[in-house]
Amino acid sequence: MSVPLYQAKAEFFRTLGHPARIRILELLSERDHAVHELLEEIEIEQSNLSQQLAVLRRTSLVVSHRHGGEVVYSVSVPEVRDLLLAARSILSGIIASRGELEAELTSSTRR
Amino acid sequence: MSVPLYQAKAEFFRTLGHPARIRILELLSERDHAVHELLEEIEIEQSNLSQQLAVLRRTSLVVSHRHGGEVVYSVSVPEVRDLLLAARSILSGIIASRGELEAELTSSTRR
DNA sequence: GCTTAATATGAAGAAGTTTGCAAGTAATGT
DNA sequence: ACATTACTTGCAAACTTCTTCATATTAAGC
Repeated sequence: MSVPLYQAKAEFFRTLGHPARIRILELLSERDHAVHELLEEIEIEQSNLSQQLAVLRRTSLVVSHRHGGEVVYSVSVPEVRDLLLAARSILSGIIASRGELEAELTSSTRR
Repeated sequence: MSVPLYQAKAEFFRTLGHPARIRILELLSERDHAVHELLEEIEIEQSNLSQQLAVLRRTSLVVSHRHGGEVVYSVSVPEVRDLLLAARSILSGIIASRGELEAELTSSTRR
C-alpha cells in the first residue's frame, strides 16, 4: 500500500469535515443546484459558500457548469450519497449509546 | 432534521481526517492492538499517538481496556470498517480519473 | 456601453489543530 | 522500596482552516 494513501484518505475525510460542505453535498445528492439556490438553503455568506464550493471542486467531489447566468453544481461521485448515509447510521448509533449512558448516569434508579 | 446534525456529521468526519487516526482505525479493524503495538506500526511519537487515541476515544470510535501492563484498544463501531472501504473506493475512483486527465493533458497526442 | 445579478478570488485576523517536550500516573519485576 | 516499561496529560509553538470584507469577473438586459 503506497505510503501517502493514508494522507489522501485523511484529506478526503477532512473535506467532508465542515457543516456547510456536508449540507452542500446532501443538497446536491438530491438534485443539481445553482449557487444561488444553495445560498437560499444554507445559512452562510455568499463568498463563504463560494469558498466551500471551491474546496469541494478541488477534491473533485463536485463539478460546476455554467448555464447562462447561473453556475450549476453537481456531485461527480454518486457513491458520496452512500458514504453520507453510512456516516449517518454510525453517528446515530454512537449518539444513541451515548444517550443511554447519560440516561443511566442521570437517572435516579441508582447513584 | 435537527439543526446541529450537520455539525455532528462534520465533527465525525473531521475525526477521521488525520492520517494517524486512519491508520489506527485500519489496524484496529483488523484486530485489537495494545498501544505499543500501534506504536510499532505507525511512525509517530508516543505522546502524539496517545493524543490521537484520545481523540478517537472522545468520539467513542474506539474503547480501551487495561490488560495488565498494557492498554488494549478496539473499535467500538464495527461499521467503521465499511466506511473506510467506501471511502477507499470513492478515493481510488477520483484518483483514477484525475490520473486520466493528467495523462491526457501531458500526452503529446494533442496540444 | 452601462448596469445589474451571479459567482469567484484575495487577503487578513480569529479560531482550531497538531506536534513535541516535559512531567505525571500505573502496573510489573526485582 | 526502586527501577522499568507502558501510557496519559498539559502546555506552548507552529501550522492549518474558517470567516469576513473588499474587490474582481462574467454574462444578461436595457
